[in-house]
Amino acid sequence: MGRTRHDRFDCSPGCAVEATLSLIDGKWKGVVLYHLMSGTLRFNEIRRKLPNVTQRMLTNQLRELEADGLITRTVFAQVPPRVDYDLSERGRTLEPVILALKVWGDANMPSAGSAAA
Amino acid sequence: MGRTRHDRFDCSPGCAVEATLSLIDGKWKGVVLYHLMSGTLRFNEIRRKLPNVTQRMLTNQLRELEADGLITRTVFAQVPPRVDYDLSERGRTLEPVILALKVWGDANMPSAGSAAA
DNA sequence: TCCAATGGTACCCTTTTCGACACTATGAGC
DNA sequence: GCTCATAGTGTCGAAAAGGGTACCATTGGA
Repeated sequence: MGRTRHDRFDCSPGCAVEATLSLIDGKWKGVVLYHLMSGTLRFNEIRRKLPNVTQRMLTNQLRELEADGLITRTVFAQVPPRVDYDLSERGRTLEPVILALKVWGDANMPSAGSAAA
Repeated sequence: MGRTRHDRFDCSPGCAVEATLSLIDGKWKGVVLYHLMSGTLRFNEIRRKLPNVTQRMLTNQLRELEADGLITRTVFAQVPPRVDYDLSERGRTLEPVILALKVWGDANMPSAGSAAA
């Protein structure tokens, strides 16, 4: 059944590439990680940066990123509810990866031009 | 319907990350690109480097990579059939990305340790 | 004629991914 | 009581992704 997230990748050279990809390849994950690189964001702040994401999808992807140890989710005891998301220490080590992806996309993909974050 | 490959990514900053990911996130693509970084490989050579890939899946992913302009497929007029695969010029620009993914996987994913290619 | 090597293709199935839509919970303020 | 803001959750369906299995085509050599 496909490339299950967290498959063991003890097969052959190069599998580390697939292992890393399995953590970041869900829709919206890459761009979420990119935005979190610049600091803490609340749920709705992330959501407003992604024009077409549904609440449901965003919640799910954030939960997976958290489960994989790439981001941290801080719940505040307040009303209205407040939840902050940050890159974890581990997530921060992904910055070269995310930046490499962005640099390549900016240079090579039509319509992927980026404006100021 | 999911993140269709080649979606226009003219929405917001950071979309370039997703755009790039959409090209390389099919199962086996990352590791195929990694192996092609070291030079031309024939279909069966690639296949033997990936212990659990089916012929069908490998063919499909190679065809997609070719369609996206990341690899070149050279057919030789001979029997038995011979088809060589290489990174395209465009594909070569992805090397920093693939290497970043591999470096991160090697350092951070259990069981993703790599041996000599 | 049969077998081998190579690189496929056809048909079908299962699972996963993603999104639409509706609904929920909390306290604060009016 | 009602509305608001925030961050969700539940249910379902469509499409995509991935894979299994069988079969195919070609020439060369035994």
